[in-house]
Amino acid sequence: MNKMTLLDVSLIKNLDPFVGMEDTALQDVLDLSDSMHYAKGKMIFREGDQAKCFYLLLDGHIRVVKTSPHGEQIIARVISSGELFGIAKALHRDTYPADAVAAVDCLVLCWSNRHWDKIVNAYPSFASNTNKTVGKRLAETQARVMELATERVEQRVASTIVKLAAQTGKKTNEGILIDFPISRQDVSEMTGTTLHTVSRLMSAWESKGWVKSGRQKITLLESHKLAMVAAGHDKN
Amino acid sequence: MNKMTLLDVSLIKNLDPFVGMEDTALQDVLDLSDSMHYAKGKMIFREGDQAKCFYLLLDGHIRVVKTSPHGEQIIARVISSGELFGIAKALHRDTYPADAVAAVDCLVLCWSNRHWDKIVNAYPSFASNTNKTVGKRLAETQARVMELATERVEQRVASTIVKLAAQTGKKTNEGILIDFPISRQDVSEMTGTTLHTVSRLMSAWESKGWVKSGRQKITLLESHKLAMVAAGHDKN
DNA sequence: CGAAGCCTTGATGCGCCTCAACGTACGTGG
DNA sequence: CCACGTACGTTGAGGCGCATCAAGGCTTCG
Repeated sequence: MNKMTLLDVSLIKNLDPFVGMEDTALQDVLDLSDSMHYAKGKMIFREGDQAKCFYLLLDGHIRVVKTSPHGEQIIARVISSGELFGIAKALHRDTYPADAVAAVDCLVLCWSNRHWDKIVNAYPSFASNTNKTVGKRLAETQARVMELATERVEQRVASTIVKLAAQTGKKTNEGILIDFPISRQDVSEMTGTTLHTVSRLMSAWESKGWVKSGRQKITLLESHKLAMVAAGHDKN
Repeated sequence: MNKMTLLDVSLIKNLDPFVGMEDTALQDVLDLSDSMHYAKGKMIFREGDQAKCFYLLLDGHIRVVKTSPHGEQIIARVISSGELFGIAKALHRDTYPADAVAAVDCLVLCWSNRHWDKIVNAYPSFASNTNKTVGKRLAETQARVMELATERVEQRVASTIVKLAAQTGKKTNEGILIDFPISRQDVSEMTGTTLHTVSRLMSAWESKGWVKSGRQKITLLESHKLAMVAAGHDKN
């Protein structure tokens, strides 16, 4: 995690958290930040740590992971570039609620929580954008409760893959590639199942030509078919 | 839902959402509110409705219910007296994310969303308390995802009942009574199982003398035993 | 080149859903 | 106030979805 310098407003100008802010305001905020690099696999913060900073992901992908009392891990969400994370301050927490791990090499900005109130008060649209983000995450989490409570594994896995493709997908000549290393185990930790079941499902879909997958790699060839499975229209 | 009048600051003075506010401020806020009564079973708002108001529950209990595309219902949370609900505005939503149903006769205050910005800007501690509430709900929802993904039905049901007892429990000479009508079906919709399984579990616990339950009524006699089950220490 | 991490596939079993039937408390209206 | 309808609760039988256990192949990296 090396500190970097030379930040330009254009880096963050068009990101969700900063819509509605003037360039001068953005420069002010940027001047308060540090720029850091985290290598693939590095932990950025740990569940229960004192929350000293909040972060913006400039480039890369981050897994937000919670561990149960019995040691099972689940992936709470995946952060993509342009998103805030570690914003414990926005929720009046003084510790982080989960681990954050760099899924690939990541470039992040971070701000000391000292500056939070200053920024929020000076730039109401930032506060407002943050609330919106939190609201979205609450809705997503609630939707996941719904899925876990009412849908079968097959649907949840399909739905998760389709959502990941929408969030992080990169067009290739074959189809939509999920653009960071993701194992069967990762998918199982996102869906509340086992890596074995995920593997079987992926194999089945691969043999139907709906996906193409390999070691920590998933490409969607027929995402509408998967979307149908996700919706519960099993038979096909 | 009859409109009422004659509101006193003492009604809300000690409630979480209003800590840190002066009496004069409370009176100002109170003057903007309407007081309403909802009979047991009435729907206060429906998922997808335009969010015109936000609410404070003064007395009663409210079930927050989501319905899946296939018609299954789940109970997202139970609101107890003193809590805000329907605060779509805080999350920058313009519709409510779920149904709100009066579990018993309820007394609520409501404010037009017109007043939201005014109140939030005039009384920063209200804004701050609201963020804290949202943060707690996000954490709770996340914890539920965790439970659904990693625990077995028995644990989830035990855990839900213990939490309900902590949230709404009333001491009786027998034990802790969950203080609103709650059916087997309700519990199943909170835990992602069926009413049959809940019924079997309750019967088993009743025969061990851990709970005493009847029609829409649950009393905990040995909550520590249930807490053990919730924690996964099955054998006993 | 060995070791570790990821993936696959089979066999087996059980937790819990599903289907079914009946018992019991509530409240509503004749 | 009783009779009936409706909602809630209980309990059994059966089966399926998926976890678990087990074994082996393949890729990546030091």
